[in-house]
Amino acid sequence: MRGMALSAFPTPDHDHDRCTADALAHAEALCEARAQRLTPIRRQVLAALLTSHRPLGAYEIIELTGQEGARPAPITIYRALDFLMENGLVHRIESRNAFIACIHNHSTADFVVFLICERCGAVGEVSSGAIGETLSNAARAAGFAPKAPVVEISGICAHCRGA
Amino acid sequence: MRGMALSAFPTPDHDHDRCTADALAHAEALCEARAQRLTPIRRQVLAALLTSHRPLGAYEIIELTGQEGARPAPITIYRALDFLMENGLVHRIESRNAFIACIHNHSTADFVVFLICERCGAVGEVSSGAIGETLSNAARAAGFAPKAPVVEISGICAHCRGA
DNA sequence: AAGTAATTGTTGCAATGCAACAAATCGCCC
DNA sequence: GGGCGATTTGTTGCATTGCAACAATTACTT
Ligand SMILES: [Zn+2]
Ligand SMILES: [Zn+2]
Ligand SMILES: [Zn+2]
Ligand SMILES: [Zn+2]
Repeated sequence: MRGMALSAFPTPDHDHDRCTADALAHAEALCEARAQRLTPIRRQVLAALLTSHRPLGAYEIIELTGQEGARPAPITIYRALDFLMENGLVHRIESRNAFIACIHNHSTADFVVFLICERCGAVGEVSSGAIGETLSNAARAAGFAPKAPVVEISGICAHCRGA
Repeated sequence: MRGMALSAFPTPDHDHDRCTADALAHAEALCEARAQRLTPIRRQVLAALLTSHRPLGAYEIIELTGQEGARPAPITIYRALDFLMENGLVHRIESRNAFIACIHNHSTADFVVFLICERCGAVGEVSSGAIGETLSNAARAAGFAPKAPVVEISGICAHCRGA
């Protein structure tokens, strides 16, 4: 499968409940397998991010998680996000200073392109080993030993363009 | 020349005085040609960014520009940065929330890959139409109408690896 | 000189992000 | 079960980012 582009821009009519449930189940299984603790807070933060396919800022997450009275401090959210990112369950969208739940079961090292719709705010992931390799080669050609390329493309998604 | 990778990771031994002078001269000429005003503040901000090839945060720029007594307010810096970015004289490094002067005379629409050295902090630009096209194609394959791709690669530069 | 547009100054604030330390909780071994 | 180190969470506080809104100034045009 390596090198094949795998597109996943969430369509408005997809089964999002299932989408959410799958992602949570995957997180559960992955943490179990790695002997990592998916604590209530971490799960709440992941669940908050899973409510949409838009990247959320720290304060938005605080509002979503702190529904019943006591709202968590920012640092609490950041710590949970750190954990989730280390385990590849959440991505950071650098150009937005925001975070999004990963709904793909790709490895942490996998190269990912984020497609960010300027209209509806939805973010899709396109994973392509070929692009990653091209970028790595370009970096190496400049005498550069690359780590993780960050690729974020702004634009208009198919659904928004159709409407 | 389109499609050919043009590498420009600044080497430690390059003639940086000339590098700076050229960039300022280019900025001058470009603003002249476009009937844009390269005011003292804007020039100071550009000059501050040109003192190194590392991306600088807003506060660092404030410190560098406000040497003689009165230091400009953050908003002043951001406004100057907006102007400089609109004219392609400065780039924003999204993954760092920082800004860097562009030392290439590429067009605003040109696709650019930033190489960010984790050791010395220097940032180089690699411009490649081929990569840009590949990315655009991948985006379009996902039904996405792409605007400006942001590509930032962390790693270790040749000089730091040698040392 | 008057009027308009562009630029800069001033004040204020929301949001990002995390350091440092205290308290609570968990996992494990005896 | 009780003790203990490791992990996680709570609390406080602050540096930084980023910009809105309005006033004052400067520059360009007629
Ligand atoms: Zn979904
Ligand atoms: Zn959209
Ligand atoms: Zn230089
Ligand atoms: Zn370096």
